[in-house]
Amino acid sequence: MPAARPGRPRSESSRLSILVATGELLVEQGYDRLTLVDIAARAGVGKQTLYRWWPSKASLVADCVLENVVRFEPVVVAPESSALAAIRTWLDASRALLAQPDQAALFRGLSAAASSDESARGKLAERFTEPLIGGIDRALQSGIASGEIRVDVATEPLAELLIGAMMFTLMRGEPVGADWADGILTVITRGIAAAPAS
Amino acid sequence: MPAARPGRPRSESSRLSILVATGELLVEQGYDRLTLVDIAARAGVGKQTLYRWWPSKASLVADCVLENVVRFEPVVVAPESSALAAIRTWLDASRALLAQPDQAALFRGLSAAASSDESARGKLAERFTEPLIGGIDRALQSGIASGEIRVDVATEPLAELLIGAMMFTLMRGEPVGADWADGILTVITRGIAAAPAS
Amino acid sequence: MPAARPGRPRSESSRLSILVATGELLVEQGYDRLTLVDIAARAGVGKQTLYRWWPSKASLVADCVLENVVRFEPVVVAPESSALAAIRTWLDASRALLAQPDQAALFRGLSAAASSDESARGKLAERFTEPLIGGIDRALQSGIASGEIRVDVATEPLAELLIGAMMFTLMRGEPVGADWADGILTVITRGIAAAPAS
Amino acid sequence: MPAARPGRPRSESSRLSILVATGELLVEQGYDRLTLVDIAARAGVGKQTLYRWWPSKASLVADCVLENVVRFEPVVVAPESSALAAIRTWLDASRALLAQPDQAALFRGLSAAASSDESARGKLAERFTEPLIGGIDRALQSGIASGEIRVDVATEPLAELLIGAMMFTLMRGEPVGADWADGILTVITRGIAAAPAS
DNA sequence: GTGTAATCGAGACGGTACGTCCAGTCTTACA
DNA sequence: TGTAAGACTGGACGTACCGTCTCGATTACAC
Repeated sequence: MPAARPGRPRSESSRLSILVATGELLVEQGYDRLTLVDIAARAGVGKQTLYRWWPSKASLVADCVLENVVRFEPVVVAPESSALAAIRTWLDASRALLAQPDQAALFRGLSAAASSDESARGKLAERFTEPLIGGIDRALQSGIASGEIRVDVATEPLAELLIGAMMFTLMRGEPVGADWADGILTVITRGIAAAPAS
Repeated sequence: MPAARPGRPRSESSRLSILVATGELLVEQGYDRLTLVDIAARAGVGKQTLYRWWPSKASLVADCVLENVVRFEPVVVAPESSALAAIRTWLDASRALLAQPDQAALFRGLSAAASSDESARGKLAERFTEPLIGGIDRALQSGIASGEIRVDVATEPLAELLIGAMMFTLMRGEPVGADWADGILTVITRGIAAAPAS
Repeated sequence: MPAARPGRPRSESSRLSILVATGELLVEQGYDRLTLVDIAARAGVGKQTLYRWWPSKASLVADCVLENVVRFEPVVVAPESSALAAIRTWLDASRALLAQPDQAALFRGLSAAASSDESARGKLAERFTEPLIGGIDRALQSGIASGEIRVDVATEPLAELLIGAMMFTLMRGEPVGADWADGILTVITRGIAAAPAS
Repeated sequence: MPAARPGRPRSESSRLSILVATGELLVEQGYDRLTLVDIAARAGVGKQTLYRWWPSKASLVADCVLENVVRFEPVVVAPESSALAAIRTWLDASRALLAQPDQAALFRGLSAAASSDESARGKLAERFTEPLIGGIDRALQSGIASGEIRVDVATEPLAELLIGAMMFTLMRGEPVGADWADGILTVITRGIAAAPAS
């Protein structure tokens, strides 16, 4: 039992309206034009309430994007019948996410927060990167077990390639077509060498 | 002949000291703590001189990193005998670059500038991404011609995977071992599928 | 009888500790640096308890200084044998009061409270200025009756001069010697004109 | 010669509009409700320009009231034919000043600034109190020389009484009639004792 | 005893102002 | 004209208080 602290309890409605306002302004103006004053004003909240619960803009943005606004659950490799199909599913879902301007803007904001703040980097790793790597790893293991995946494939480099491709695409900002996942998946699946190494 | 304009000519020494000061401060303090006043002070230069030649902080940082301070030339796929060796050379050079804290900091600054400024994004594309993609393309073509590379490999997805992996590694901030390039290259070369598709 | 209301009665100990804490902090930090949060903290009291009983900082300070902490009672013209001696007694007592740094600080706080708040001004008038003027008036009347004081002396200007001299001295902040009362009293008693007007 | 410093010189128009805005807002809202943000906004000036030249609100108010807005010059004892007439002139001028709500408000602001700030206290002393005491002293000396004033009258107590009476009247806030100066002057001139001490 | 009602300490709330910092522009004198 | 210096407007930052508002816990009196 959390042994109810004395004093007025934290307002859940304020917390929510702050996260919503942050998400809206992040989409409208981007990370660097985002102001805590604006967030507080739109959320109908005192500035101090922001600083009481979040140490920095980056931390607030990370919480906003990771916890409450974007839904990343689908972006996880599900243990499906085929490991390659699981990866393709994730690539398609990522493309669909990035194709929505709002979601892309939020993700870009998260990326900017992570690159300028240690705690945001930690949250990004904990709630996005690591689960994703875990999912990739499970998919690989099941694929290896079923004979679909080469036995000597390492998780780490594959994850770096996949997540990196997604982030690079996001950062480029240019829209990608439906064949984006195809191209990635083809390289990943078959490699580029003409003859398989013995 | 450039028809010498009237008035005092632009001071080359000021231009250089500005770029040097920008690079130093970028390494010391990171992109967001970098201020133009500090740059001007360290360069022994008036603030106006900055604004006369660069429209914004992001643009100055982009110029500094791309033109004058970091040497990116080795980070280009050279037309060597083997296309795969060329890619491995680039991967190793990238790892060596990121392993130097100063160079990594500069690159991170460039990345931050690009994500918040259109013109910096343009410079990054023009002077880094596009040449790199061009180099990869040339390497692939020569590899295809020599029978080393599968004939149906597309440049774009491969470039996204390679550059993405490099940027993701940079963003993670964790040091990578000498086997980083090995893992990447293995996946890229042979793919992950157990049996090559016919 | 006030027909005791239901509910928990007001805590006398809280009231006292608030007044004591206010006085201490007023002496230590001065009126403008005085904060209600600090008072509440030092008094071991909730902030609401302050606002329940006092409408404002100024009002609290006025009550603190006038009612409970400083003792102004001696600073009243006593009906002694000589009116001039009574005034001298008051002047000496005032000087002694102002010579104590704590008491001077409290009085300065009261003055600041009065100049920024209507109710504090009222309390100052009711509990300090008016009784003092009344005492001066009684002293004058008895002096006139005994032939000691000129019959046509008005109370009001004399009070303004005496209280004003005291407040001005307080505001100057410079310590005054034992002859301060002498100088004042000499002017007040004999005037400055060389020959008395007929 | 002050050896013109490099850089853009201080803007005289900003300085003036700041002082004017301060005076207006002081009259309209009083010292405690006066905000530096409001001053800057009304003066059409950046907040930093205030902080660049004045260390605090109190200092700005003191400068505003003493230097540029209220005219205190007439409130000085002029070396006239009669010392008593000079004092009466000053008393009347003071009454007239306090009778103007704007001027009274400014003076109250100055008083509040002085009571909460060391530097404002210094300015008040240097530019108001000391000149005034000097004027009173000169008047007394000339009166003594002409036989109008008793030879043993001290300047200090008289100045304390006069300035104190004025400040006390200001602080009381109640309007004073034309006979205010009469009452003060009568006490000051003839004293209150029935028979002059030998 | 058991309500009932006002108190208490605690502390979060919406706000306002603070004093600092920086961006980007401007105005000097000098080169 | 270019330059170093530095003042300018404007506005975000993070902090400090104000005065209000919940909480759970605590007293008293009335029943």
